[in-house]
Parts: sequence; structure tokens; C-alpha cells
Amino acid sequence: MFADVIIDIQHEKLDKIFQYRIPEELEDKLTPGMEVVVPFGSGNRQIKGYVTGISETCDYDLSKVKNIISISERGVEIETKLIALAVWMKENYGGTMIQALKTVLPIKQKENAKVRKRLRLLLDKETGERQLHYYLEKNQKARARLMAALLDDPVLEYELVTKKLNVTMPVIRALEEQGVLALESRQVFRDPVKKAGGTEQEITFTEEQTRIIRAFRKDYREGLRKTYLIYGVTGSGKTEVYMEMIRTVVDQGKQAIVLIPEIALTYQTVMRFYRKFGDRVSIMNSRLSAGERYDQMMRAREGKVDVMIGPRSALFTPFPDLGLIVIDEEHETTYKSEQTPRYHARETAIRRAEMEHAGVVLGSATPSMEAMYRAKHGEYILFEMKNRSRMQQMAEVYTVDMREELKSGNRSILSRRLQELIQDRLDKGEQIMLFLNRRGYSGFVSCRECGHVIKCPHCDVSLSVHRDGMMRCHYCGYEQPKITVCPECGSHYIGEFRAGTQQIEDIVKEKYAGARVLRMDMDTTRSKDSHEKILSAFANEEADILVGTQMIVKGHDFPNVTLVGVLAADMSLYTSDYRSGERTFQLLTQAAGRAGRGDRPGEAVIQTYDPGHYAIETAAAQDYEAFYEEEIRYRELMGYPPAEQLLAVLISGEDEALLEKGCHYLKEYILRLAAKAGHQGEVRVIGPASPGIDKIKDIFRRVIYIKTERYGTLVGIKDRVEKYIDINPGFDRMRIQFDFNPM
DNA sequence: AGCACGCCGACT
DNA sequence: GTCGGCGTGCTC
Repeated sequence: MFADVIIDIQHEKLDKIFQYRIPEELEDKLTPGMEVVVPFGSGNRQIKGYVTGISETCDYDLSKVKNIISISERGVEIETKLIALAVWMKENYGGTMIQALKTVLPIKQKENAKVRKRLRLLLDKETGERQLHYYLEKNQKARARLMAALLDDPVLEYELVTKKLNVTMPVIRALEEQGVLALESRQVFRDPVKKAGGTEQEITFTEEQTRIIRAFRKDYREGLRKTYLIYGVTGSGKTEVYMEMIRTVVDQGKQAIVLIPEIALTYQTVMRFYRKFGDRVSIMNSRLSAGERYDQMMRAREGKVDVMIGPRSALFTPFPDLGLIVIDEEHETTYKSEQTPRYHARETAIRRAEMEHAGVVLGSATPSMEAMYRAKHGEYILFEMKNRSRMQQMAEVYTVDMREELKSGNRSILSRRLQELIQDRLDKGEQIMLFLNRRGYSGFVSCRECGHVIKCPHCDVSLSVHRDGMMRCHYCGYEQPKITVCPECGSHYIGEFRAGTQQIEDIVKEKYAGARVLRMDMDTTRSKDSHEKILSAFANEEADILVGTQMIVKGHDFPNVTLVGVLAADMSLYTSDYRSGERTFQLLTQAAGRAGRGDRPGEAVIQTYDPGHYAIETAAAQDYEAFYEEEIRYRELMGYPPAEQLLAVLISGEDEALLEKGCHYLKEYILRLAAKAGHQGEVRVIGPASPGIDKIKDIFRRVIYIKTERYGTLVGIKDRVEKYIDINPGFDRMRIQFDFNPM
């Protein structure tokens, strides 16, 4: 018997599977996921490794295969479960086992994050110079190179030295022995959990909340672990329900994971959890360094924490006895990973829960089509919360047809209705949010004469102008000074096309002279804490109007906001993907939900050029059911998820001609597979098509779509394609990724 | 990552 | 001839 082992050394060249013989005495003990000790390299030094699979046969030269030394006992349980999850992810989302393991295990980052190695020069300038001459005389090129670099900068990052200077370890060792430099490894340890004050408040639950909590407890007590979908309108008190459910689980000595979209991970939310669970709560966010994150994971593993709150990656917290996974704002696209394995946290959470006998709770005010579809088909238990918990009323929503506005002579970006209401709120001293439904990038530059748009030379996207007079590419960071003459036709009529938040800010400031306006978009939130600074300034009523993009409508409570204006509501409808209706509905509903969170009733104005579109109509009526019915009919008709399953095969490469050729062959092959799989239901292959952006960082991109009813059929096709590209040498100059039900 | 091997200039 | 430095290739 042989075992597939992944070696615990952080290096690309070792990012593959090594096969080892399993000694007889270990044969019935060894299972995938176990940590083992194996001999490695010519010196047979002992290295930690992880077993990812066991097989009868061996693909490698048998005379070179070594034996596994032993099984490491510590922490086996938890890691085993996570590695089993990684195996599932690899199978269902594609990619390599290493990629899957890296997303699941905290181990790999350890070396990297905990020890950051640096070199420090120990000699003074003069002695250093002399030493440099000595090396040059002796023709010791590598040493001289390193010495010169150290004289320039006495402290160098280890990475920089090995990668850029091309200096190898023995050279560094030699200089260390000569007393020329010191090799430092700095330990990074910090406890990011701050002690929280305040005590738990007595909460009285609404009828709806009580009903859900009771139902959950009953199931839990009976040992039933299900997936629940809580469809609750904004302000219906979902968080309290989550916390009660978590309490139930924690009281039984189990642990819980709470997933929150990064952007909604606010001070408010976190404090509520602290108040309830004290320092048994741990928070993870993107600002923690890899080392801090590793630390948190270890605390969880050692049982020092009961509740882990964090974004998608927190799903892999190595809890010894997981009881519940909560996914708040379940519809958010951030739950889908953008890197291989392109897993969806919802599906993966359900899988993990199944494997570890835990429950899953999904919550949203606008459930994703997937989740609601599954709930309606009985896969999830559906709970509804239709009332706001503190007896607040839902906001009154108006739609304004901007075409009518134009006809009656109003050429402003703000409709008359909105203008009136803004004035009214300013008079009353209440706050207003203006939400521009558009990506927050500042305007691109185009020629008024010939229409030429200035694009990034490396990416298929337009450059955007920044305040410092530079034009930048948001994908690769390329920049060049702003131009004044069109490079195509020589015209001077070239400038920014601005329909962004900045323009709205200017208009509002001009129209309402006394009003204090804050703006929040990609430009104003570039620096580190600016995001929170702007929000807290607005929450403290330091401004009357907040103008912004998507990011202002997510998960923030501003009790004094009684008016929300949505400008260009239909912008998100015109993107060419099948989720645009869903996204538009979600955004509009969320935006409307921002109005009237305090005791005063709120109003929302939706400005659109397409008031008849069902996504806008149903959002204005705040009728999720109607939207769902309409949308699912469309998905069924067109064969889109969740009615059918979709696999996007992303092909990218530097050589455009080669890419075209590769796509052609790949499509031919997929068509053959599709024909063979035909008995499992119709398989349709579309493309190769443009993935929206044809080039990023000089790498060309194409996509082939495969649609069919059964998810399993797609997984089968993915497996075959992975093998096909492995065998055919032409594909090694291309990258192929799989994206199941892309977002 | 870390070890062995082989090449190459320098020194005895 | 031999020694030490340095780049390269391989690791089941």
C-alpha cells in the first residue's frame, strides 16, 4: 500500500504529491488527513507531511519510494476532518490538492508569518568596504554582491536577498560565520482581541424570534442537524436569533463559526457578540497579519475560544467540536472565492457541517436564488421574519421615471421629488444617504471628437483619472500622466467622463449650500481606516448627506437617516450576466432598508430609466416573493443556476494565437464529453467567449460555459478536462481554471 | 527548503 | 593536482 503525502515545506517546487510506502504495522491505522513523519531528500531528514490519499499502486519508480516513518499523534482529529473537506473541495471545485489544502489548513502560513527572516550587517561602513574589496579580489562574486547590498542598506529582507540578488543559503551562512552579518528571525505574536466592556442586556424576543429559536432548539436536542434559512427583513433582529442559537450550542460544550461579509464586520456587530460571549469570542478580519490569524486559529484549536467571527476564510477554523455555522448576509458575493479552489462558503459550510455533525444557519433579507430555491425544494428549513423587531415601519419607497423628468425639463441628476425631500430633511436636521448604483471608479478618459478611450496597455480596461493628475489602471497599477491631446486624432477635446460620486458630491454641495457632505467610494477609502472613519463620522452626525457607492448600503445602522436616494437604479441591470436582476433587487432592497432604522419612519426614492423592470418594480414594492417568482421563471427558461448548473472554464495565456487554438481544441474535447454524457441530460457548451475583460496584466483570457442539469455531470467533465490538459503538452503555456456556478 | 554534485578559478 | 566557492538540480 502507498500513501500520497504532501510535504510541509513552503516552496513551489515541493507543491506536489509524494508517494511513500506504508509499513505493515501502520497499514490499518493510516487514513487520509493524518499527519505523518517521512524521510525526505538525499539526507533523509525527517519532515512533517499530510496524507491526502491511499492507493494500491504506485506511479513512481518503485526503487526510489521510501517508507513512512510514523504517524504524528497530536491534533490528528481536527486536521483529519479539515483535510477530508479539502479533498471534497478539490473534487468539486477543481484545482490541485495543494491549493485545496492551503485554503483549509492554517499550517502552511505558519513558517511564513511567524518567522520573518532578515539579514543585518554587523560591520561598520569602513570594515564593510574593506571586506567588499577582499571579496572582489578573491573573485567571490556572490559574497561581494551581498556585501554591496548590505552596505547600501544594513538590514535586508531574506526574501529579497535570495530572490533578487540571487544569493543562496550557503553564502549567507558563510558570511554569518565570518561575523559579517546576523540572520534574524523576528517572532510576530500579538493578541488582537481587546477586552470588551458592558454587560449583556436583557432582551425580549418577538414572537417570530421565539418561534425560530424554539424550533432550532427542539431539532438540536433531538440530535437533528439541518440547514436553516432565515429570511428576515432588515431590522427584524436576525442577529439576536443567531446569538441564541449559538448560546444553545455553546452551552453543550460545542463551538460555533459566524461568517460575515468583511464589509459588514463592524464595531457594532462585534460588540454585540462580545457582550454575550465575552472573551470566548475571537474575531478575524483582513487586517490581521497571517501570523495573528494563525494565532487565532491555534487558540480555537486549543479550545480557548467558543465563537469565531470572520469572513469566508473563518469557515476553516479548526474547532475540536463544531456545533453550528452561521452565515449572515448569505446572498453576498464575497462568499464565493476568487481563487482556485473557487469554492462557495455556503456549499462548503454545509459540507463541513455534514461531516462534523453540525448545523448551518443562513440568514438574509434578500436570500440568494440558490438558497431560496433549495429551501422551497425542502433541502433547507425556511424561517421567515416579516416584521421589524422594534415596531419600526418599513420605509416608504417611491420610484421616479427619469425619462419623464427629462421630458418635463429637469436635466439634473436629482429628480424633483428627491430634491424636495432632501430639502425637507435638511430643514428637520435629519440625515440623507445618496447611493450611486455604479462601480465607484472615477471617470475614464475619452475623446469627445473621435470617441477614443484611453486604455491600459496591459489590461483591457480604461484608465481612470485620479486627483494627483495621474491616470491609473485598477487591475495592474500601471500609471501615466493625464493627457491633453487625443493620441488617435489629435483633438484637444479630451477629458474625463464623470458620472461618479464625486460629481454628485459637487452637485449636492452646490445646490444645498449649507449642507455638510461626505463622500465614500474607491477614491476616498483607499487609505487604511478611512472606511470606518467616514462611517463613524456620519454616524456621529458630523455630516448631513453621505454620498457613495455599494459600500454605503451594507450593514450599517444610522438611526437618524430618514431618506435614501438611489441614483441610476438600473445601472446594475445592464451588465451582461444572468445575476444582474438578482443583484439589482438586492441592492435596492438593502438601500431602502437603510431608511428609518430609528423611531422615525423613512422614505426611499429610486430613480430609474426602466421603472417597468421587474427587479425594480418588486424592489420598490419590497416584495421578495414576487421577485423570486419572476426571477426563477427566467432562470428556468434560460437554464441558469439554480435551475440548472453552470461551469465556466477560464483559459488564460500570454500568447493570444495559442490561446485561441487551445480554446478551439478544448471546446472540441468538451463537446465530445458532452455527447457522451448526454444520457444524463442535455449538456450545452457555449463559447469560447470573452469573460468581460479580455486582458489583464498582458495575459489574455477566454471562457467556455457548460450548462446542464446535474452538478455531478459537470464535476465529471471537469475531471476529464483536467486530465486532458495534463496529457496534452500544448496546454502547459496556458492556465485553466474552473468556476462552478460563477458569480 | 536543504542537500549533493559538478564546474571553475585560484592556490600549493 | 587539489581546494573552496558557486550555480543547478532533485527530492517520493
